[in-house]
Amino acid sequence: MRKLIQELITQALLDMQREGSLPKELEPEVVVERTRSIEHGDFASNVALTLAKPARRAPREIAEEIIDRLLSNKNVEKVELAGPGFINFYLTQHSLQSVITQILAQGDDYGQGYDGNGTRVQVEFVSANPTGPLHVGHGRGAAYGATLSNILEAAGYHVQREYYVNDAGRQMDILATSVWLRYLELGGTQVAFPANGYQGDYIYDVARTVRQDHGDDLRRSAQEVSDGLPEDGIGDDPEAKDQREVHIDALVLRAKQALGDEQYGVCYEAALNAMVDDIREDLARFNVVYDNWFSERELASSGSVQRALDQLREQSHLYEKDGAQWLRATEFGDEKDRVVIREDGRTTYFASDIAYFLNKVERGFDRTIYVLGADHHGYVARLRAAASGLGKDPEMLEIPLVQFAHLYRHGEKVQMSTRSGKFVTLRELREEVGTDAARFFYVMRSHDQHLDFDLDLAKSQSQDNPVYYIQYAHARVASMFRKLDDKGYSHNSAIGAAALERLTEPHENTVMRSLAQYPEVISAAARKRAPHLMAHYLRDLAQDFHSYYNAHQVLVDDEDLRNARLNLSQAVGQVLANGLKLLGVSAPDSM
RNA sequence: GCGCCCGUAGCUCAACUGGAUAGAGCAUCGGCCUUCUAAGCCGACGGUUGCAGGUUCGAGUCCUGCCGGGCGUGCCA
Repeated sequence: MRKLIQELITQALLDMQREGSLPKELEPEVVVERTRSIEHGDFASNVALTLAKPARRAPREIAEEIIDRLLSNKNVEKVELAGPGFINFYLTQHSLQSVITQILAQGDDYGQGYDGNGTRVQVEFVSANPTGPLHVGHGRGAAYGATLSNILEAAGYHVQREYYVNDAGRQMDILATSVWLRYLELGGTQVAFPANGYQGDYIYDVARTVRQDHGDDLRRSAQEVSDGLPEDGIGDDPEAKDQREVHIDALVLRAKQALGDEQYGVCYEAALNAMVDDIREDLARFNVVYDNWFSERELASSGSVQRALDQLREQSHLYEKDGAQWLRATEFGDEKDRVVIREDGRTTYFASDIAYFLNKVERGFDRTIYVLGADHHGYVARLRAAASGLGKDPEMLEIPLVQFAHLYRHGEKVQMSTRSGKFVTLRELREEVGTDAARFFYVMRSHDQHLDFDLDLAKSQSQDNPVYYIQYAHARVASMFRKLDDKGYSHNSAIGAAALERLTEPHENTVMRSLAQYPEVISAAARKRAPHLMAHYLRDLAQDFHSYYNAHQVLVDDEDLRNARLNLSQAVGQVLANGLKLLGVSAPDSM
């Protein structure tokens, strides 16, 4: 509809240019928007206002000429000139009603668009280190990334959802070593557990599986484990902090020596597999499913990192200083140059990031979206710099930053800290408030806003809870259809379709207008990477329906009117279900 | 210090990337169940969009400077 109006205006403008009342060289961009209020019609355009200056004429005068030249269209009831020069379009009643037929015909596909035009986009999100359970911070990234992916897909993009598994590097070694130490403990070997090791109980679980599969094979004496190691650090001062790092690194090295590659690998693989399986299961229960789990190790072993660095070196974007290799990131807008190869010859994490980006490009994506936590915003400039250095358009790399979510319980902020291990896991949150509420609450706010997550509200089964409010609207529709039999009626969709002109109540018009907006919401939410628009829209649609439901009886005696209203209600149920699906929220038939 | 993000009703947030009279929910107050689910509906109250300038037909939105908050600023991952 919007495009149709755009087309009408464009035609009128071309006419004016032909007649010479508008300069020919102008190439006006015709913007048509939904109006904020029905007083201004259904759609409005501000072309006359934007043309006023270049054409050096009064906006209202231009608008009037446009209106005179508009071809009539069966969907447009009337066109009005308003305010400083807006052109307002009012749709016909028939045009409003036709959306119902369209929705019922398209069903689950209603709202799907072609904006994406098959653009290949990859959305990478969560990608938490597989060193422990996901916590509520990851939850927001998961909800945002998954919903965004769904919406992009609905808007016609070709989407791949990817989880980047950091299965290499120091943290993984510390994890593997932690598992081994717990394994020893379970076997009766007493060794002091390092302050910087992974403390969680889940480490014992992994250790137990290692014992099951390998018995005492990995057992070593306490002396062999800890003799000659530097002291662990105790306390808060910076010195103790350094001591802890030195201690844990030495311990990892000791574990590797004592166990040898194969047995160390047993701990490593057991830990990795357990963590990744756990994360995968956790996310699946959160209705978050990935198309691909990408391994950092494979990236390294395939020589991609070297290749990426070679490519940068060829372009003279690397240089040596203090024995390390640096990327000239400042040449591409970063605030400082970045190390890619350390003095000791090992590549940095950033080097892997560069290789990973290159790998994505080579896989043929037109766009790569990295969903990151706001605390990672330092990466943005540096990844862009790397992209530029590789000769790629930094624009193809998008990094929406998801702000923190704070949990509130009984009006009090829930304190969390990773250090003490006292963080709320995603699993706990899910079990407390349910997947539906959690998914909805996470994307209810714009991703660049801090989110206050009210646990009590999310749990409450009341009018205050927007999730239930929307689901209730869907259940009401289903309930009406169940009631048909009791009343001796049945739904005849054909009769309803033929009688749509009976839908003329203001409440009905409001609902139909909302329904017609759904495809536009998908389009806008995709374009702006803003899933919260969908959450807001669904709430508004539910509200319009609840309001209608209270004002008018659907199951009336009049057969034509009854079926027309049933068609309308069915359409509402369909759109609610479609929208909730994108959010990863269920659409129950009864509550 | 420097960099990025944010500041809108008492609270939590919208506002279609520059459009018309800045909108919702919560909270507060008042109404509606003998009728399709009251997990609902209807109404009232609530604003100098942090402050000061600037850009233009038009600014919550853009530019500058302040004020306040968050995060970052490792040869960590």
